[in-house]
Amino acid sequence: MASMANIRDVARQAGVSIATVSAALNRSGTVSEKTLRRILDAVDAVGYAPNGIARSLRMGRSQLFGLIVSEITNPFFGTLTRAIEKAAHDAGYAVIICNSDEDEARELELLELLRVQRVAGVILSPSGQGTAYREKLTREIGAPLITIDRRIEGLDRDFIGLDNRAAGRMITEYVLRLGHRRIAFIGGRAGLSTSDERYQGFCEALHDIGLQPDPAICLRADFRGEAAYMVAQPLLSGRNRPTAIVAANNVMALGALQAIGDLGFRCPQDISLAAIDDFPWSTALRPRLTAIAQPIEEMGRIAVDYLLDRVGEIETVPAARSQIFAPTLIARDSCVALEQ
Amino acid sequence: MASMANIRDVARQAGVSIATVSAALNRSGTVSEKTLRRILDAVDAVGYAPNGIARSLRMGRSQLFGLIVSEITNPFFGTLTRAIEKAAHDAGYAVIICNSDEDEARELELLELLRVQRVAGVILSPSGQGTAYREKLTREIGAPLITIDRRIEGLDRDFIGLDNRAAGRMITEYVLRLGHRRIAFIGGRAGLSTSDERYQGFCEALHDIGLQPDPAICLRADFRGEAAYMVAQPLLSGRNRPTAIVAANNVMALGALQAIGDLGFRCPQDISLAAIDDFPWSTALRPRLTAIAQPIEEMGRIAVDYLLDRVGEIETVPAARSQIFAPTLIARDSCVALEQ
DNA sequence: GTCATCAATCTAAACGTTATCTTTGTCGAG
DNA sequence: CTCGACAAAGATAACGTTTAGATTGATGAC
Repeated sequence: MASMANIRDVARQAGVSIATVSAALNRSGTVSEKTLRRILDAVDAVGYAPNGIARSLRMGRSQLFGLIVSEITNPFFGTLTRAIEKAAHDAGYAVIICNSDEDEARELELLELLRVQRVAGVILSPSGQGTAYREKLTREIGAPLITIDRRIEGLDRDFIGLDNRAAGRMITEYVLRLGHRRIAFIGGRAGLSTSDERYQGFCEALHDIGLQPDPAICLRADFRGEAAYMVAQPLLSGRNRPTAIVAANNVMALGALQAIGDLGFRCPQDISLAAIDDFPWSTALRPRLTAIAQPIEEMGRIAVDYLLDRVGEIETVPAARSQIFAPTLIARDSCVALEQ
Repeated sequence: MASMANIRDVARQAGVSIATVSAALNRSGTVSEKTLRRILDAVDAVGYAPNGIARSLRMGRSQLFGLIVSEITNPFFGTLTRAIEKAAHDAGYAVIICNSDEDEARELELLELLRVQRVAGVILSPSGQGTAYREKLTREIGAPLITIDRRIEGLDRDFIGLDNRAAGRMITEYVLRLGHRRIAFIGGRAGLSTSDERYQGFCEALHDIGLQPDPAICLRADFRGEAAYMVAQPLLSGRNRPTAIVAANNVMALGALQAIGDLGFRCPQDISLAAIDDFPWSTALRPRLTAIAQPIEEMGRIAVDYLLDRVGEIETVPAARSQIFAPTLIARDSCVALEQ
């Protein structure tokens, strides 16, 4: 591959200095109409595209954002990635995608990779927890970092996410209103805000009407559908079976749904099912899934906005902002009133 | 944000020259045990991370790959992205993700963006077609480019994909074996290999037993689920309704499934449904979806392998390779034998 | 005629690496 | 004592930009 034309080639072709070429192409400085045209012609003639690497080096920062999610194939993160990629491109940034695979150590490695690449900013959906982890996140990565979806308690960074407690409460209150009293909860990984807070909301809704959550049917499946499938089977086979299940995310709801079907039960006739986190084709399911929705695209856009704000300012360090979205209940067919 | 420590700071701290630091950290040149240790200590002390931008500029290429897909939220591309990201990271490359949104113009813009970023290579699932488009792809982008999933006829590049004709044939032959004779086809965007070849396979299977595809029930839905939903409704409501539907990808199958349900039909009792392209939670559906699967993870790994091969060699330009995978039929519940 | 003004352009110094030479110092052979 | 060999480390020139500051003419005011 012949090495690509550079600004010097353009300058030579147009018969001007490289400074003039730079000024012309960036519309900085004053360049006469005539030479501008000559330069533009020269660009075409030699097939020039500016070298972003050299520019980044000179300017001190790249035109790249880093995005770390725990699992791209989860529709939530897929949709989020799409929104972030779009907003970033609109602002002239490209996005490096990283999959942490729910692994704290891997996530920290990825952060180091992004640091080496000198990304202009990082959007992180964190997978770790604990003080040591938080310290490492606080350690200067050399670029603004904001968090999304999962909140790290005590981390002083911008955050965009769902009001998870309200979401847990909202879906549970809905199920309770339908008359259910024995409600199972399939939770995510302990220690993550999306898991703990959703469970907290679940408990609060029960408490409000004088009920206690039964630990025997409050389970964990690490946000993975397969785990939910495994965990749902004994839940359904055991005696004193719940009349409804609340799953703490979309893929766990799918796992539970599959377990329900595989064991020969029918949803919602035999058991109701609700999820926190809707997903694109939940209306294609039979029954159509009752779920809590969140404004994922908007979250992605705002994350990029927040980041752009921080990339712009060099010295001032404004306080961490956060935007917490209210959940929306979408009642469909997978939850029905309990026949008395 | 105070600007980050650079190699000069490390050199000063360790009391050596920057050349020695570079040699030490890259294990090139000869560095004594003692100074190596001093340098490593200095790295820790000043919190140094090498500047990948400067390195890229000096070395003439970045440690970045570009990946352009038509729609990240499609589970196929989600899984593919995940596999590519993993393989790339294992080889020391980060991945810039780009969503072309099935838009040829946007895709070409994204290629230009990647060119400016001087990525070391590009993996492209193309959305465009036609001679002009192919010419533009052939125009030097400054880095090796390989194609995946969708093949551009006459483009002399590495390609990894499914044997789409075999896939279309395989799923159709299966449906025919179940006794169906009036089979609808919901296709993707005309002109794309995944669409045209799958349809071709469909037609061939019909021809083989002396049947002609009926144009009235061979429809297009641009690979989008919503479009499939729209297109399936008249198909189901009209008279002389098909007894089976073959959808040319996963999300179109979901759209069709939803239409079937919304119009009060049951699958598979009233109508059978099969898809080319499996998806992660197809077994959670009731009925579980009969589909053609492809080895997506392996495709991603091989794409990265191909790219790494081309990145390595500077001068030699070996002929374009391609790897075409055989489809796998996964018979589940959504297709049943036609009662005579 | 002189001089300040201003537009248009150029010169050259960074940015942080890597890699090619050079330099320095030590040791052993002759 | 001299010299080559070799290990260890340093000086420095790129890589392709941007940008601050210098230079060059042309123009107009006095």
